Amino acid sequence: MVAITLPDGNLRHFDRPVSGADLAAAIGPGLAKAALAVKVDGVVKDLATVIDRNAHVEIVTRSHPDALDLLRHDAAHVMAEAVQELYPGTQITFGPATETGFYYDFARNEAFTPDDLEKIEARMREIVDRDESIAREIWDRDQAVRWFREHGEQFKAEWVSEIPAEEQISIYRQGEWLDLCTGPHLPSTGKLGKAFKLMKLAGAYWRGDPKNPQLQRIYGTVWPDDKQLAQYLHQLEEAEKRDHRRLGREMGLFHFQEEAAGSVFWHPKGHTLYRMLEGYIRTRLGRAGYVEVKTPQLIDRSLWEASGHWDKFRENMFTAETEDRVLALKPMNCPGHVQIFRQGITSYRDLPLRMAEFGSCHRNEASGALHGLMRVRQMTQDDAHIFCMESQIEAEAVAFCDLLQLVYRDFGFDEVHVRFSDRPAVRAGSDAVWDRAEASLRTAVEAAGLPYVVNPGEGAFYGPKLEFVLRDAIGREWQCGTLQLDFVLPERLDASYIGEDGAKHRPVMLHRAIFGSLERFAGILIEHYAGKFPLWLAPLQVVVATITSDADDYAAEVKAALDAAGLRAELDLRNEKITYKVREHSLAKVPVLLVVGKREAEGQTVAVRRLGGKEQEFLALGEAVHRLSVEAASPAA
RNA sequence: GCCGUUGUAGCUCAGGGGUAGAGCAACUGAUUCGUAAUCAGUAGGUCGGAGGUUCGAAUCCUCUCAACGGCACCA
Repeated sequence: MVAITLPDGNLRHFDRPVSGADLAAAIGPGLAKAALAVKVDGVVKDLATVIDRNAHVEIVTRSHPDALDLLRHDAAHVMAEAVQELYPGTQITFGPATETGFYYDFARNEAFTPDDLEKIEARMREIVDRDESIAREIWDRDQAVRWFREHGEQFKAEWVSEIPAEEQISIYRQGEWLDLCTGPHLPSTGKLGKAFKLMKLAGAYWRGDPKNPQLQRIYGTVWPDDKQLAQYLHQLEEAEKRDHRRLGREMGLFHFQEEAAGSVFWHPKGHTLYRMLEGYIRTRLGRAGYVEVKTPQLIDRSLWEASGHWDKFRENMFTAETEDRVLALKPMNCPGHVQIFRQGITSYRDLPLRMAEFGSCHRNEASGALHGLMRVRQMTQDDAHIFCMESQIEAEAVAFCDLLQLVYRDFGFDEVHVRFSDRPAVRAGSDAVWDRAEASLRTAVEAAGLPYVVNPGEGAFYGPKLEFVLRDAIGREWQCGTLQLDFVLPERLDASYIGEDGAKHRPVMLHRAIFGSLERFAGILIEHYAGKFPLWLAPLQVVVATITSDADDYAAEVKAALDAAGLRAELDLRNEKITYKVREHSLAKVPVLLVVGKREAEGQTVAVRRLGGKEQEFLALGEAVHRLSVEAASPAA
């Protein structure tokens, strides 16, 4: 007897083990047709899976939340089958579902072209029409290795032979094609449907290691129906419209050019945004007890040798030579800050010492890594190092997490992903010190109320770190803030303080940043706001636009009043229709338009039009200026 | 750095061996018109850069630079 509990609470009894398909058929013919898989006690399995004990079972159909992963994974298999039919000799390697679709990595000597994608897609549709049945088989390990070798699948053969001995070798066969896979899968290729699209070609290393052969990856997306596919493609278009590189150009914020790859030319408007951000965070840091310093751009190689950067970070550093010395452009501010700390004698009473710098750092990033403002070679960090005693770590870390959340909230980032990166295999410092460091950091992140995921072994060689990750408009994640504990640099650069006991002690350093880099954060904000900045950040806040030249004199008065209130305003006296002016300034994403004509001039009023708004508000000039200047205040003010 | 793709006017793009084209933007003139495009005209490019093939190269070949999409790396 098998008792199966359905999601609606109904209980079904069977006198012998029953497959998912049988169960669906027993419930109803419609469901039997729609069934893609079964979820047994919370685990999704093939429809053919035999349930031989009492269980809670759901039938997974296209509309089920778990259907998407099945479709994605199956689409990868169908694509691989199509590719091998069309391009014999191509080896299959690995092809998982992703957050928005799927990919499959192939090994083939000739490069796939964008035209090939169309052919592959067409063949995939044929395979769906063939409705090949998909079945799971358990193979003997040696048999599997032999089979893949004989069929020229070197990568698969390697993979199989490395599967742990206690695991079964599970093979999925669809039609005449087969692949090593843990599943689960759809019952047949016809169930995949045709709401898929191959998106792009890319290179990828076998097992993610640059030392391994490079494979060709084909990305695709798949959805339960055409409508959702169209919706997804539309979303991508919308995301593209708010790409910071595009908005940066359209709004005249910044540009890049070949001669300075990876470095930003900030235009007046973009630099206004930059200055607002810098001013904001400076205020926040000052209030949190930080002092601000400035340290040299070029420092002799001997200091970088002492700090360990010459050894660990050399390939990312730009160097310069003069006379017989080698200097390096600083990639980080920390060694400079230790030099300031070392001036004179520091008492435990001076700790914690929070030393901030808007340091312009240069890092020679790989050319392929450069990406608009998000990844540059010259960046300015909102950097600071907190020198403290070990006993102060936790309080400082908690205070930092609070400050960081306060800042992120000011920009509307309510969801922050936190990664906790713990001790790496290669590290400095004793295990006891690491135990303490990790424990204090964990306590801090928990005390700050931040959910986090552990990122095992990804900490810096000198200490564990927290990474604070924001997500951009196109779904890419960017690390912004960071908090790192460092027991090594104070030692290497011989920083010390005099303790209560009158003896010398090593301080601990906390490396921390909230924006990360001003460049990246600006880029994220441009995408986050889609260029429609809140008033305090908008490079140009108000345009005063006249209806006819009769209002020119009054418009100048309005502009003067805005200037006096410290608002960033421009005057538009051009001989153009007001509709033209409204359109132009709307496209330029100016937050506030003050329209003045004869009526306003006579009544000393303004017609306030908000970006994107349909309504106008008629206010007395003084009232309008007052309201706008209140609204334009920085959240840190 | 690796793989693939792309570089033509400020922007979006067409042209594909016989020495460059459109739309928008810009500029000039006219229009004084109350909330997302007034009309007319003018100007603008050594076709990313360097070599080569050719009587002739934006177009074909080689190298190189940059950008884009990934991979790897990272704020």
